[in-house]
Amino acid sequence: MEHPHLALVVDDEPQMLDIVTFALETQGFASVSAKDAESAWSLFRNRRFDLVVLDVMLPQSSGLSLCRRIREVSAVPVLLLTAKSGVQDRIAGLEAGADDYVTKPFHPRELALRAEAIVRRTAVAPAPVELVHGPLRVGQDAATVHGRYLHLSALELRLLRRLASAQGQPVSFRDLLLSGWQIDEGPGGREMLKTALYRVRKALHGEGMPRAIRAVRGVGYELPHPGRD
Amino acid sequence: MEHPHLALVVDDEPQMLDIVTFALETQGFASVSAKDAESAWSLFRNRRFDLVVLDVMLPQSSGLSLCRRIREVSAVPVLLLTAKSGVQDRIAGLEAGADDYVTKPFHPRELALRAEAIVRRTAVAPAPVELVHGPLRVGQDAATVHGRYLHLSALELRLLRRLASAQGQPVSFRDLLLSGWQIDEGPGGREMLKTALYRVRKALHGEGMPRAIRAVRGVGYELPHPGRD
DNA sequence: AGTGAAGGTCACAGGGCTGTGACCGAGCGT
DNA sequence: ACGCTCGGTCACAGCCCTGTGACCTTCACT
Repeated sequence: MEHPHLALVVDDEPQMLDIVTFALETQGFASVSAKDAESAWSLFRNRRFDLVVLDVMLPQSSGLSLCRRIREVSAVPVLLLTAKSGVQDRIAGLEAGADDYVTKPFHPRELALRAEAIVRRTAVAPAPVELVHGPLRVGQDAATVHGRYLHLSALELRLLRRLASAQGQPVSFRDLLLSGWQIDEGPGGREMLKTALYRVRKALHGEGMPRAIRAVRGVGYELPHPGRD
Repeated sequence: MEHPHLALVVDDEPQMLDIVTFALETQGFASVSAKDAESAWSLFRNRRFDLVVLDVMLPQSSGLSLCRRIREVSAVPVLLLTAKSGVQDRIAGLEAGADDYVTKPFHPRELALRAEAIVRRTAVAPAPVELVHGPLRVGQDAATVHGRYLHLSALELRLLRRLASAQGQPVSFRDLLLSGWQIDEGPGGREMLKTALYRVRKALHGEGMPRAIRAVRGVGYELPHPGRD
């Protein structure tokens, strides 16, 4: 017997939480609630969810910001709840990686059916993609230069992967911190980042790619395409 | 410009190595040679190959045994070289996870074209499968019980995955050592395995699955289906 | 019941990873 | 040229992972 899908529902209004969780449960979901982004994030990191239902308007930290954080580490479906007038929110939401949205007020049945449809489509996690950058290839579990494995820790690999995915464009400190540590910028963050990237550079240097990573002062770092100075 | 595919060619006959590597290079492959299983394994672990061409008859350690070791950690295409009379070898080779075979003597062009075809089909690594075992779900990067993440190291996760993939059947010490450490049985192996599985059991116990892993005396361990005693 | 082998438990030690703080060099603005 | 900020380098310390060895418990055989 299959276990029910588990949804994380994030909204600061208790009545809305009740409506959403009830609608989902009539469709066979189990659900856990959070009333702000921080507690939602904490729950998300400790349990495995099949769906996240997320109000855009959250206190202190935007629902979209939470959506981005989630997207950095997971392909879990995200369903946004937006206000009727929030056209820009809806566009921003899809750009932040949400899969769908429902506009308030909504019929609970519609939400439940949309949730069910999204989860049904999420049958298999997408195949991990290998990023190619000149002689550098960065997969999900390892990276190589000219076919030779780099000796990198998991943290270092995440950072290198983020740089490679930018296709030669600069990546901000903030994005790198998000990718490497799943945190927003704060004190000490850049110091950790400096050292971690130093270690990645050493590994690249050891396999014949010195000076691959370049600092962009005040912005972040980049992995320029080969042949560019 | 795309880099050439890199092949690992394993054969104990120098003349055969020359024939194979020359044939592959005419098809645009780069190649590295090994004359026995151990040196091949060492090369394989340190570089990333797009293809392995593997003679079945190797000194000291069978080519099939090497094929199995490779398959434990990689989906890289494997092309076997077999003797004309080796029907059972060929069947055993496919069962060991090889993708294709070429029978000696062979036309170098045929080998090259088969190699090219295999590599062309290997476009994307298969999506990682999540194994479900009652309330336990074991993915490639994490495992959960009732949706709650288990705190496991990479080694522990590999072992749990191996047990879960056996669908309630016992898994031998040898298979567990292969999955966890990529080694054959030797002195001290079972001691490490005992301790590592002890740590996995502790984690399962902490999330509500005590006694999940059961020893099968003299054979190995199993993860029986729930409801069986 | 006794014995020996196999499995379970546990703590210790070593190595690797990671965050931190200090120091030095480079770059930019004045 | 100078000063300040930002980036690079490095070593240290703490934590986690892992292999090992010792000891205890359990099980199977006689």
